[in-house]
Amino acid sequence: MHTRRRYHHGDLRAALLTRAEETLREKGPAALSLRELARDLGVSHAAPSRHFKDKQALLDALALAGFHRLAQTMTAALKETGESFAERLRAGAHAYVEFATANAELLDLMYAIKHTPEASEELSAASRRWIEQMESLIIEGQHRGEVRDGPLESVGTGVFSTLHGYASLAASDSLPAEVRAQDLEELVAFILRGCAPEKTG
Amino acid sequence: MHTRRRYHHGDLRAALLTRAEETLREKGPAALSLRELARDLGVSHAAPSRHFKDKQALLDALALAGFHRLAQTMTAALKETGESFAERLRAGAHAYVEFATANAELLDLMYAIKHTPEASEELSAASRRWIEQMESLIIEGQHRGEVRDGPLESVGTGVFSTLHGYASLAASDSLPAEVRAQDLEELVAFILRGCAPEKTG
DNA sequence: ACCTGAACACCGTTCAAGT
DNA sequence: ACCTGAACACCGTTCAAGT
Repeated sequence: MHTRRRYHHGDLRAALLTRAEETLREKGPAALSLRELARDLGVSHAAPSRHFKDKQALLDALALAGFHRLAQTMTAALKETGESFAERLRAGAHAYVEFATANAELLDLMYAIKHTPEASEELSAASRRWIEQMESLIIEGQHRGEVRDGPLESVGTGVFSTLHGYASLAASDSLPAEVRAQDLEELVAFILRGCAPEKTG
Repeated sequence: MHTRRRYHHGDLRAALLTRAEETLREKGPAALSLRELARDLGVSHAAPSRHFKDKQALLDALALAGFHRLAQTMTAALKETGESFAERLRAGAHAYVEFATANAELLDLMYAIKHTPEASEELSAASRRWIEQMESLIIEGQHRGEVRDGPLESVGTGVFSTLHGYASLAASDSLPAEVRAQDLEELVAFILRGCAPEKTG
């Protein structure tokens, strides 16, 4: 008998998630079927139910993994940049838009409405994580005097609404061509003005 | 023989769309099935295929109708407000967020990635319509000296990214409670600063 | 523990045939 | 023109049974 390796498959749960994300990206969400996944992995059609009680449970897990990857990407991007608010905002914006366009179908899933109540809670907690990354950016910016003072919501809402709006419009290919053509500089400038400290003169 | 009324149903196409939107709103997109729709309307399960070649074709039509309604709502809202850019922006923002939260599942569908190529073209044209409504707001604002000059994209991108981001985060229930609690005034203020004319001093 | 195989109720899509 | 009824190939989910 072999030392490791479970019954038929090494780690079916992980394999299901990986394969699901591939077909999501390649053939879209409508083409995602548990039975086909099972076929692709060489297990019986009933095997997935050991690991995900539901098709929805698999979708929820996929979305959750997406949020975790997004948070990692953001952390990595922010680590490699300067200290000014403008630089850090630019890095964050770039990372988020990059992620959104490279994982358009997944982003759709991450912000879908149809999640299980329990998963919903986990998911909104996960979505809060990148919002919090943005929030700490803003707090830093306030300490540096580069962002107007006041309660976090007063400027934070604008910042992540703008980022998320641009990212999701870009992901769903809904931006006018002229806009898509330019880089993110205009958007960053817009946000910076929205964040600008009240003039102290 | 009765004067009007087609074979079994008055206007199956319209009835299918209406009923589809109801079940979309009440039971979510996963619960939407052509066969159940047909059952609900008392026709055979094959009848819908006369009017929509595909399930996707029905979804596309639903999304398109959504864009038309959104455009109407926006026009109506803008007609009933003042002339200053701030007022008009506020009215537009309110109308869009209202629509988004009242039609969350439909909004999801409108910005979904999975549309038929042909429908995709119609849909992105439809989505351009409300973007253009926002653009004309901005041009007006520029004429009034209330919005910074320059090419449309330089400030337009920021404006509708922010609106769409807030609306879709609100629709997917992804906004922190403190944010959701306040009204739109903070967001409008953020956008207004982003639009502010360069100071001429 | 992990998976199989059969069973059930449901799909979407197509196509001859009816009125 | 518009719809029906049967047929086909596919689903998701459940559950006894196997190793």
